[in-house]
Amino acid sequence: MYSKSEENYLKAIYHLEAIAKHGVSTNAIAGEMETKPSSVTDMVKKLADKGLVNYVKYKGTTLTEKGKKAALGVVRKHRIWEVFLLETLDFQWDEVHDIAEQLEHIKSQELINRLDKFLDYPDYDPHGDPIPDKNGNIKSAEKKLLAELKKGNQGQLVGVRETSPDFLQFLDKRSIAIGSKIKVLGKEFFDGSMVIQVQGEQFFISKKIAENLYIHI
Amino acid sequence: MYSKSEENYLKAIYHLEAIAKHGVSTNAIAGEMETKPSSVTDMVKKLADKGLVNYVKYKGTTLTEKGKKAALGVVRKHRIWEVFLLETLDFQWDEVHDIAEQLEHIKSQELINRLDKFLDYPDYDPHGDPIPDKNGNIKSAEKKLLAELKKGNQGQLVGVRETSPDFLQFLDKRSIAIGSKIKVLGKEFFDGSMVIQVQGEQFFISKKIAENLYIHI
DNA sequence: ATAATTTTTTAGATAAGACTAACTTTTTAT
DNA sequence: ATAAAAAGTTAGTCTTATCTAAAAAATTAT
Ligand SMILES: [Mn+2]
Ligand SMILES: [Mn+2]
Ligand SMILES: [Mn+2]
Ligand SMILES: [Mn+2]
Repeated sequence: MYSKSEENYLKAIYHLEAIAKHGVSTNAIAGEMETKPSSVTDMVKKLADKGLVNYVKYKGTTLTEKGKKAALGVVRKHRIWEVFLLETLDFQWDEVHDIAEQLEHIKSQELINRLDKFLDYPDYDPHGDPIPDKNGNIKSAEKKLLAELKKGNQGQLVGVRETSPDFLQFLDKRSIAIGSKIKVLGKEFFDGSMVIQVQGEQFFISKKIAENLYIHI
Repeated sequence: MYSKSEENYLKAIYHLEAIAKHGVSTNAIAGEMETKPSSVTDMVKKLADKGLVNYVKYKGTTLTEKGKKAALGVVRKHRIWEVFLLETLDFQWDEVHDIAEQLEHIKSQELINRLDKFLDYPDYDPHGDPIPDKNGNIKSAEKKLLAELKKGNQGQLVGVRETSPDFLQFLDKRSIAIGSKIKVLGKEFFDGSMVIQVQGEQFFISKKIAENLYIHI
């Protein structure tokens, strides 16, 4: 249906739309895709020709319904493959992303639906991100960034924003995982750093760390 | 490491080498790859530059040790994925080839080794073809084409040469599967057609069918 | 041994996707 | 309001992998 490159762009735009208020900027897409802005301009024009995005020169890009559906299809594949790699093949949660990045482009609806069934229809991927169903429906649980919590608040880790091996291994070293109960023991107003308690142990974490952990209260 | 296209060429040359006595012809590769001979000439030159094939203008192409190792790596991936699709996801043996054709290009040694382990190190794929191990070692069982057998001979079906859905479904309809005991009840000298017995039932089959079934006596 | 046929290669063109450099538009700073 | 900076686009180039048409080499037939 769509090329690997087109799919990666659609996915990038989908992710960026969640944070951008208006259209997604060309530079933002270039950053996400690790390409040059000129390459992005070429591609969004092509995607616009195919009816996948609305692109207004100098203004920005948004997904059309068709584009969003296509993006959700790729996201679904990516996350289901991540579950497979972790659950079935015993990969670590910091190893699954790069391989899923390739597997998400395999062309076969039947394959992904059977995999979904084999895994017993998982709702979330190993990083706590929700898996869209066949029709693109996605359940978005209410969650907050740990950085938004105040001293004394507590909740459960339900997701991570960053999925880089460096960050995930940082968490592994401290036995912080999806499902962990986290309590904010202290918060520094100056730099947003925190002292948190996880399973009896206390850790000092920077604001940057706290901004990449999703908590359900 | 190598591009998808390069991998497909290497695999095609590997398969053709098994039947060709000398070098593999440009036209043969074009036929296997469903491309034009001019495209093949370009590619084999590129593969020769990379030390993957020996290419002599107008004479033919053969894999180098390096090329053979690379080809065996792709074949290993293809066949392991086929086993996974059949065993784990319950696909039919005529459905697995096309999907494995894509999956064989996923770049990750770790992935294929873990999949191999998960499947408990299968020796053969669903079509009876042997799966090379990590080091490219392949156990080639002695087998004959059914077409080579004489009246009265019998043996077990251990593989199929063709893997097209049409052919595999033809076998399914007659309940002929890997492992079936087949006896040659009669053979026509004129056209090589046969009457065979499989699990009590008798079938008339053309020479073309008999030439695509591998038998172990 | 020549001629005809087939196979293979070369030359030149095209499409996708990426890049650099130059130019234009928009945004920010003064 | 104007100038400077940043963001975005255009034009032209490159690589990979294809193709068609024409030319060359090898094979087969006479
Ligand atoms: Mn990807
Ligand atoms: Mn994930
Ligand atoms: Mn392939
Ligand atoms: Mn097979």
